[in-house]
Amino acid sequence: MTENKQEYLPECEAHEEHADLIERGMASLPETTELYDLSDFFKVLGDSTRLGILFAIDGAPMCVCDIAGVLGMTKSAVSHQLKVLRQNRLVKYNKVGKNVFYELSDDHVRDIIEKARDHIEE
Amino acid sequence: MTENKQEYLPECEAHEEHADLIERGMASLPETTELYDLSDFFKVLGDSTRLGILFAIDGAPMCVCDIAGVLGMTKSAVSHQLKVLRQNRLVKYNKVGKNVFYELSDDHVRDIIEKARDHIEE
DNA sequence: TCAACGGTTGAACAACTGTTCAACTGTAGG
DNA sequence: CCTACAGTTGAACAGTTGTTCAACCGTTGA
Repeated sequence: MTENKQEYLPECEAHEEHADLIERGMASLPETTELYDLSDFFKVLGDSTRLGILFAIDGAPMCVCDIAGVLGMTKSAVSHQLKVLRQNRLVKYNKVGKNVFYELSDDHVRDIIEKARDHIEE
Repeated sequence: MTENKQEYLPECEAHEEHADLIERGMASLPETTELYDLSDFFKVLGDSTRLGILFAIDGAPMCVCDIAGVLGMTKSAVSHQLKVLRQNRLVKYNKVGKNVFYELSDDHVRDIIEKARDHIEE
């Protein structure tokens, strides 16, 4: 009925005093590329399979086959997710004969996950 | 050519010494529900729009219209994402007249984002 | 040399996710 | 009361994502 197509409004009408609020908001916004990098990082952690892999190899390196065993998944599915973790440098690997052993690439990630875990448990 | 359908292998064949590795891996795995809660939490942060909202309202509460102005998006799109943030208790809000002011629900989240930000910047 | 196994990969498909559009609610002001 | 605006919502649509399947490569050991 009403013509109601929304636009990218610069600010609320009749709220000029919000102008400085908007300015502050834009100032605290990181660069666009950093925002994307950051969300991509969280996106990688936002999958239970990938998180499971990270927990599984935490402490001791594991080969793909064993990770699949721990998670109850196919090697293929695990390998696909390991690729994502590799590309985002959350894991590093070590080839030994026919096996490829994966491990966490640094403690940084462990910290973040642990902190989020605390947060979840309220 | 070869019949090659993959199965959920319990462990690598001819690698019985991996059995304790698998046991360790399964032991360090959190409960299934916790794993899902954790990945859901990261999933919420794994979107640049939602992250942008969190950065925008960091410091000072903002109304939906102003957040939309900061991010250059429609009120509708912002409102949809605010709903996700609300449902996951990352933001709280405060109604004042026609406006709804959103702010971070606690400092916890800010810490996690900041830590991830450090990690990204190597 | 060649069969068997660990691991990777690309295509295909289903499930999910984010934005848009259109409509609606509620509050404020004339 | 009625209009205008802030905000919310559901349906629809396009783009993305995760698993499966089938094939492939590389190493090992018989």
